[in-house]
Amino acid sequence: MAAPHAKQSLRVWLRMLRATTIIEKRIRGYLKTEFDSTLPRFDVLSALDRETAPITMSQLTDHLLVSNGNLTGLVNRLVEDGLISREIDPDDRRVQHVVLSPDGRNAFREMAEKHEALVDSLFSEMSDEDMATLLRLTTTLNSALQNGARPAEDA
Amino acid sequence: MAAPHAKQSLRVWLRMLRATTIIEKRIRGYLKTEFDSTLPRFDVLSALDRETAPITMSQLTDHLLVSNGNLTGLVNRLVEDGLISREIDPDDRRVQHVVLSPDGRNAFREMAEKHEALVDSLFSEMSDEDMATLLRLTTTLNSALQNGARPAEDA
DNA sequence: GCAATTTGTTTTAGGCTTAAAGTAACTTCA
DNA sequence: TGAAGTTACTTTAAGCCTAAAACAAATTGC
Repeated sequence: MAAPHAKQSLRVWLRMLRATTIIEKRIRGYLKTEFDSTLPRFDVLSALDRETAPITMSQLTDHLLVSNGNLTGLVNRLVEDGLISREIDPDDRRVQHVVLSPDGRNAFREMAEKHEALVDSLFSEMSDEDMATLLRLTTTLNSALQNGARPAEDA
Repeated sequence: MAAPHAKQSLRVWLRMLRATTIIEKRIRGYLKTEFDSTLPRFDVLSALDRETAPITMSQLTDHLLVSNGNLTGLVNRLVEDGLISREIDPDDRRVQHVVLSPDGRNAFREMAEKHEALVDSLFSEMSDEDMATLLRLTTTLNSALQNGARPAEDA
């Protein structure tokens, strides 16, 4: 008899979780030893690198899937280190515009290059075909998760 | 031209990371609202539920992939709540044996049932075939990650 | 026996994380 | 205008997380 769907889901989830946990730990360790930085900081810089113009704190929290309070602390530390700069919107003084500094952009580019190489090495034993399949399945899964009922969704 | 392997790895990794992040958030939210508990606590209970005999703190950290210092705090809180109990090994007084209490086992069983149903619902849009493929690929990935050079590995 | 080392666990310092409460600024609308 | 409501962000309290230092108990080598 085939496994019931629920048991199969649980097995898949635990395997996925373990793989991502291990990969995350490797990346965190690498960022720590090579750049004395952290993954959340890298994520913020990465989100800002993708933008051409300054974006607001709220836009950043939406993108990063973290709470706004959390982002405040992260941005504070990155501003202290001179990697990003913050500016109050003259038209709406509640709003902060955040942008990568030149130093921040350089730091990110350097980290991103090593990050990409590390990630690639972690997936090196997977065949091209397996990677294509994995991309397709994770894309499907993400769509399903995005379309499904979200925590705070109006009717 | 096909994507270079490194770019493909990055894409797959980001999709995997986003999916697991979303799923984890749903699970955390669920544990919080339904059981006023957390995912790390659930993980500890889950690891202990699988054991027939008490296990040591060190064995638990190995299983859970968390630091020993982190586990100390988690176990303290679970002991306070009466979900697990701790006992010093009479033969080696450095060693703590940890075991699920009857209350802890009941609490876990109840949480695990809902947890399984939630996880299954999150994967509900994936076909059986896709799930089988995903299981195979994540299993392969985990083996590769386990066999590859780990952070603290002797030559 | 006993000093040196190793091992199992806890403590500490600092960063990440959230939800909830708080603050300030803007908008609505009478 | 100005009270009520909304929005953008920060602060707070509490838990999670790690690496490194500290501690205590066991083992090893003389």
